[in-house]
Amino acid sequence: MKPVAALAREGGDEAGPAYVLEHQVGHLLRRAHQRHAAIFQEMIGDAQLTPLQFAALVKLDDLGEVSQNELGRRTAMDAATMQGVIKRLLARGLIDRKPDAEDRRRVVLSLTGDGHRLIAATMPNGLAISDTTLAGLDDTERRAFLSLLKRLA
Amino acid sequence: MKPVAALAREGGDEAGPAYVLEHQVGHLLRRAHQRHAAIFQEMIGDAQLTPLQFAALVKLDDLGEVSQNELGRRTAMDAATMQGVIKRLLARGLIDRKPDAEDRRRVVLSLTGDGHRLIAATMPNGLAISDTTLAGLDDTERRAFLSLLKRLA
DNA sequence: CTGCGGTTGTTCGCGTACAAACGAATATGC
DNA sequence: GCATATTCGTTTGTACGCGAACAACCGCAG
Repeated sequence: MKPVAALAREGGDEAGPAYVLEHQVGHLLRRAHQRHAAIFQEMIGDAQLTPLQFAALVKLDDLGEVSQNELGRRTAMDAATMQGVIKRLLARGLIDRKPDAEDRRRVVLSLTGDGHRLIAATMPNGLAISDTTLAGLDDTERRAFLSLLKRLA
Repeated sequence: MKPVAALAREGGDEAGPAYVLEHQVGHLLRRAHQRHAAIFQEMIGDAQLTPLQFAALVKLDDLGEVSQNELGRRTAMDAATMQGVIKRLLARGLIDRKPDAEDRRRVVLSLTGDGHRLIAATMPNGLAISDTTLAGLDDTERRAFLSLLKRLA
């Protein structure tokens, strides 16, 4: 069996292209992520809601009250990225912000009624989106893929 | 065996969280892509070179001369995204731009000497980056993962 | 040869994504 | 008790990523 590195290079033997873009993990991850984003936008059922905003709402629904940085860690978002996401969710009245009593640096976030309602309404779509993204694979393949992907993430 | 959909929900039976962020393909793809980007930045050997810029240079090296839109299609980039990438590569003197003789809408792109040299110097790093990204998996797993990922991309 | 659909490149606006630097506040070491 | 380190939230700057709209241009049907 040829080593995996040879697959990345491909070509007759040693000549030919040394680096085939289409075989690189990074490129494939990027394209798969792009495709997922497109599916998300089409199926989430709220034109304004983005994947990151949805992730933040889901985690907030799950945790109840958290600080901004904590929410960022739970959703794998940079603190600077959080800024923008939080700002837009606040503007739509989906979340609340209040200072923490014990730690004056902190800001406590929580869902508003509208936030709860939106999450309840869109969560089934979230599951459908994951399903559609994996549409090309059967159950065994999905399991294998997700398991390997988790180890890379 | 439990259906895959149940994995996405998890929890005792039907109660519990209906949507577990950490099990969703989209979230995992995003995190894997993030990690790859970090590895790329650290290992590519040129602080200014980004994954998309590298991809554009590789394809240009491969194809010789192409129009801007054509290069975009080959690298899975939006025409609007191409704008920025091309602009930065031009500013660094890595590529050339000249009008097409036959079709006056088109602009023909090609590598400069500096572009060729940079690609030659960084291509080995590109392969090392792919290798490091897949570091957690053995050869069989890598093969399986890449094969499944291609079907999703 | 003319009109009309499609392509090419461009700009604008919005939303990620992260490094870097900052002031304010808390935690830790001594 | 006080200096040092760390954390929290914020801003700035750069780079993707795409929808939408646009002018210029090509090709083809009628």
